[in-house]
Amino acid sequence: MTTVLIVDDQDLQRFGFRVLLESVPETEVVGEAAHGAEAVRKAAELRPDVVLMDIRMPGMDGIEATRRIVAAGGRSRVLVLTTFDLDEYAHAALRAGASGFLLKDARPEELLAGIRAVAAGDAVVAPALTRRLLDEYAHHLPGRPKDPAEDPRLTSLTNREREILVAIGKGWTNGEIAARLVLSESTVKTHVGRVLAKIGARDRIQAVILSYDLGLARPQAD
Amino acid sequence: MTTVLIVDDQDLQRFGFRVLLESVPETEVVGEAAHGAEAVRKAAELRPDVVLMDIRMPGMDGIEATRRIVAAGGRSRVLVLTTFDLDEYAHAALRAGASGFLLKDARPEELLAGIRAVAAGDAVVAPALTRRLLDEYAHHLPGRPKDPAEDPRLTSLTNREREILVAIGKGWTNGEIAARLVLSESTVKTHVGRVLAKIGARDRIQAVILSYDLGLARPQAD
DNA sequence: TCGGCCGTAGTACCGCGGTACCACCCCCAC
DNA sequence: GTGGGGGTGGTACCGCGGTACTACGGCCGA
Repeated sequence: MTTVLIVDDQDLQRFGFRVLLESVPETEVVGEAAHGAEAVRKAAELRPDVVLMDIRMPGMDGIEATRRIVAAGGRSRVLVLTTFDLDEYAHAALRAGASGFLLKDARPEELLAGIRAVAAGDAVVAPALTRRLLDEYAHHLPGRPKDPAEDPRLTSLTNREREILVAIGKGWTNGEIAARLVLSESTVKTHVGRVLAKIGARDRIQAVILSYDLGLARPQAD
Repeated sequence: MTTVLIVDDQDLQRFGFRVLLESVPETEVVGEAAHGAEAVRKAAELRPDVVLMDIRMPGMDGIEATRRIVAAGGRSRVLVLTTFDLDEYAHAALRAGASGFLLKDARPEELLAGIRAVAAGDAVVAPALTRRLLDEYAHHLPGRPKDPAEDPRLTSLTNREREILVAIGKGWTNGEIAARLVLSESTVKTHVGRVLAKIGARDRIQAVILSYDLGLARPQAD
C-alpha cells in the first residue's frame, strides 16, 4: 500500500486526484495540502510514501516545498506535476530533488504507474520532458563531445604550455604564475604569448573562457 | 503504423522482439541487423521510424551505430536497449543522440509504449535509469545548488551592473562592451570598477571565473 | 522638496599584459 | 657534429585595464 499526500491549491484538482487514487487498491490518500507551507508540515507529520506536488501555488511554491521535504530527510519522495510542458520551474524542481516530473494531463494509468515507480525508489519523467532533458544532458554533461585533451587547439601545446594555460585558467597574474612555477616573469610572458598564439586567443581572458568551455578549468578551483 | 529496425547480435533476441512487435497491429518490423555496420546501412536504406538498438555487439557497437544513424539526419530515432542497468555505455549512448534507453527485461507493454513514444518524437528512459540521470542532472547541471541569482556577491549588483558582468564573462573588452551596449568607454569603466568592487574581484579575469563558477556564463557563448 | 541611488560621462595616472626581438642552454635526432 | 625544438631569460615599447575623483540628469522615497 502506497500512502500519498496531495498538494495543489485548487480544490477541484485535489478532488480529482483523490478520486483517482482511491479507485485503486494500491494507493491511499493520507492527506491534502493547499500550499507549500502546509505541504511541508503535513509531509513531516504524515510521512507519506509519495507527495504529489503541484508547482504553481500561491505563497511557498512547489519548488521550495520540494526542497524542504527532500532536505528533511524523511523517506517521502516527491512527484511533481505541472500543467505546461517544460517551463522554467521544471529544472528547478529537479534540482530541488524531485523524484519525478509528470504533466497534469497524463493519462490516469500513467500517473498511477508514476506513483508506483517513485514509491519503489525509481524516478519518472514525462516522455515529452525526457526529450528536453536528454538534449541538455547530451550537451553539457561530463565528458562532452570532445575530450579536453583532444581539442585541436590544445594538441599543439607543449606540456609546459599546458601548465601555463591551466595557471591562466585559475586567474593567476603573470607574477603569480612565475612565483608558483618558480620562473622569471619574462619566461612566463614568453610562454603566455605562445599559448595565446597557439590557441587563437587574443588575450588571457579568452584563454580563461576557452579553459572553461573545454572543461580544462573546473569550477571552485584554487 | 510504426516501422522498426531490430539490431542485435543474438538471433534469439531478435526473434523475440520480432514476435512481440508483430503481435500488435501498430508496429511493423521492416528489417534486422546483427551488428553496427549493418544497422547503419539498413537504417539508411529502409528509413525505419524507430531503430531498436542493442549496445553490446561485436564489431561496431551500438553507440557508434547510433551516432552515425543520428548524424545521417534521417528521421529514424534510436531506442537503445541494454541488459544491465546503468553501465558506462548508457551515458555514451545518450550523448550519441539516442532517443531512449530501456532495459531488455522491460515488460512487453513498456517496450511497446517506449516505441510509441519515441516514434512520436518523445523520449523514454527506464525508471531505474531515470533516477541516476536525475541525480547527475541535479549535481552537475546548470545553476548548481545555489542559484546564480541567489549568490550573496550578486545580490548587491544593479541590473545594469549584472549586464556588465555578463558582458565581461563573454570576454569582451571595455571598448566592445561600450559598442554593444551603446555606452562610452568611460561609463563602461565606471561600471566595471563598481562590479569588481562589489563582487570582490581584483580584475576582470576573476570576474570571468566567478561568472563560470556561478553558472552565470554558459559554455559556447558569443 | 530634498537627499540618495542609478546611470551616464569625463580626466588623469599607473601598472600589468601582450608583442617583438634577441639570447642561451639542454637534449635528442639526424 | 649540427640542427632544431623546448624551456628559460632579458629589454623595450605600447595600449588596455583599473583606480581615483568629479560631475550631472533622472527618478523615487522620505
